[in-house]
Amino acid sequence: MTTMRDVAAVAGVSQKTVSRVYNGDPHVLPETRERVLKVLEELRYTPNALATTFRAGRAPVIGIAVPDIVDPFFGAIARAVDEEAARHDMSTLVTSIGEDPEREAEIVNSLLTRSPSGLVLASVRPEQSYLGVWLDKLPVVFVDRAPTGVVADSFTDDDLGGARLATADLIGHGHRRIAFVGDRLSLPTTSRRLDGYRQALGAAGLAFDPDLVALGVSDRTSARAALERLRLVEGPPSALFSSNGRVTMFLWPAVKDLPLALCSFGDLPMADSLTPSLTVVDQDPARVGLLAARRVLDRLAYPSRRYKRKTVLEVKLVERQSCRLENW
Amino acid sequence: MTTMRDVAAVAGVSQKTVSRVYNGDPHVLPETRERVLKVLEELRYTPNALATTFRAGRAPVIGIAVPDIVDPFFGAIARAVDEEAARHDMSTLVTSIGEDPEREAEIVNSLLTRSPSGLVLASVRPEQSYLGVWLDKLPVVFVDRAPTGVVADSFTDDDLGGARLATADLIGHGHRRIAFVGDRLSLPTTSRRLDGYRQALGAAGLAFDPDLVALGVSDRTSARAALERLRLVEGPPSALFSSNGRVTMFLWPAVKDLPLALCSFGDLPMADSLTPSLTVVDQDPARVGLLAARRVLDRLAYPSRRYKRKTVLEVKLVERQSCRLENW
DNA sequence: TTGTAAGCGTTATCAC
DNA sequence: GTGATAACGCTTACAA
Repeated sequence: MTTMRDVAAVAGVSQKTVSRVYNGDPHVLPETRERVLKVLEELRYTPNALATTFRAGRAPVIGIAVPDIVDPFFGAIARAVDEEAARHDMSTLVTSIGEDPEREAEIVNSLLTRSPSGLVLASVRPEQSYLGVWLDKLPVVFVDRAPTGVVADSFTDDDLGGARLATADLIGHGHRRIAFVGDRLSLPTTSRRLDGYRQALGAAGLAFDPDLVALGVSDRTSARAALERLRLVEGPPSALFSSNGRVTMFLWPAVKDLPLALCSFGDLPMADSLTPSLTVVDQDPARVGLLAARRVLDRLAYPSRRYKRKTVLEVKLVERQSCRLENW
Repeated sequence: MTTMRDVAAVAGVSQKTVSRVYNGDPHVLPETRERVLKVLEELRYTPNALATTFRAGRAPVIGIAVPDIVDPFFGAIARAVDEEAARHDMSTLVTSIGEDPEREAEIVNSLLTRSPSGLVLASVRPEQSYLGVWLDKLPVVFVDRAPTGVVADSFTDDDLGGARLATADLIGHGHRRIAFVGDRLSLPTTSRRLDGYRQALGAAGLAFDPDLVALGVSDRTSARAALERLRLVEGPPSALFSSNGRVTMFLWPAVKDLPLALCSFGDLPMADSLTPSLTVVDQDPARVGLLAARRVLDRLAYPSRRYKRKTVLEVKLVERQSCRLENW
């Protein structure tokens, strides 16, 4: 690789002058610039990004840590961050945390070790105090799930409102016994969606029945078990509210042939082409990712500016067939 | 941040000794080591990864470039690479190329600029000579699609065999007019799958009819258009062979209600829970990613060893309902 | 306008 | 066994 030194030697100027020319510093005589540019060209100079990064103290990179990059929801967030980052000559360091809260700190810390310029995080932990001092060193933006125990920017969906919408819709279709199916209440999304569900029940004058709350769904097996338990409840549910797309995916194979209405918080890749087609609360992960990336970039560009910490994005109900199975 | 200098000053040794201790160099007196270790601890020394990286000349990072990280197929590859990389204290720089061949060179080059230690690439171009000199500088491993115009490692699926399997299966279910639906023949996967399809037809004594080849499917609209054209062909198809999962996703909404058998090369997230359930040629993207990552790491660890360039992974047919609609 | 010198934090060389 | 010293390639003072 040719360095600035090499160019300087050939052009008969100092290394610094090459640096000036390359970086567009105006304090260079046109003729000098001309000469240096020519040599730059001839020698196919490419800056050593590692050196620049070292000097700058941070990499032109945005770190992304999400539970699972294979989940299209998080994939869409990652992709949007990547696209916005690319527009600013940045790359993205992506990593999947998995669902084990214990491992998150280690994984994210190892990401932070690489000195990214910013971090976009969808945490699987109930709180994120492990981030500690990092929060002062680089912009950290939470997506999908707001932080607990630390202060940082977040872009989340309206879990409360969305859950109310979905539940109210099922109620509107005549359901009176509606189950809530979810994964872990330690996730803010799940707990807030449960709150929204309860609010909608209350608003309709329906009692909240703890027996109709099924948690711990993390795969098809647990989904099936949850369903079986629910069906044995006295006054079994005629409808399900699934708290996220992942849960819905696990639930679907078992639910689709049952006379159970279903509404999912979170879209699925082929939701509209399932049989029956799936009614969902539609989120916009690409938008979340875009906004998060922009916030990171804004904070880098204007470190002293003040920003709104919590941004909650509207969600909308996309009504399809699965909420209408009123033939229990 | 405390540096080796700081530690050296406190411990009363030279910086180099601190380096030796930290890196486990045996040529240090036990007592010196003891003292340094203590200070290392007290000052909570953490190495500046940027400096190490700069010194090393390459980042402890594996670059991943795929058409679209949101596609679960490529997401699974990326995740597997990430997991294997993490086991070796490496991170992954992930980027989505998109479907435009023109942009690939720029995007991948910008990734390479960051000096990753290796690159895992699923190219959207018909040839990859733009990689040029990079191929001598870091291990580049192609996934899903073998390289053209350059020599590099690749881990691909058995496109030919899989397409034969799928086509033969449809033939076995009595279909005689089988259409091939795909995206771009410039992709080696698509062209080889077309070859396999033709081979299976030939083996069964069926004529190849160019009218039954529908290409250019890149979204739902083009999928619908392709379908409509196919249905107008003289002697219309009673079955479709879809050349990849993405094409199948676009095709599905229009196909599912038609009396058309369908077999897809490539699994979909809920293939078994669609109605009808989808017969697929099952690939194993996680395995592809794992093998690719390992190859990168192997080449880094043993630069002079020789490796098998092309690895073709077996695929298997997962027969479900969609291939059995014999009621045209 | 241009150049010199120093420094980022680490590792490699080579004396001692 | 240990420690000066240099080097990686770039940018930031500061001089000239």
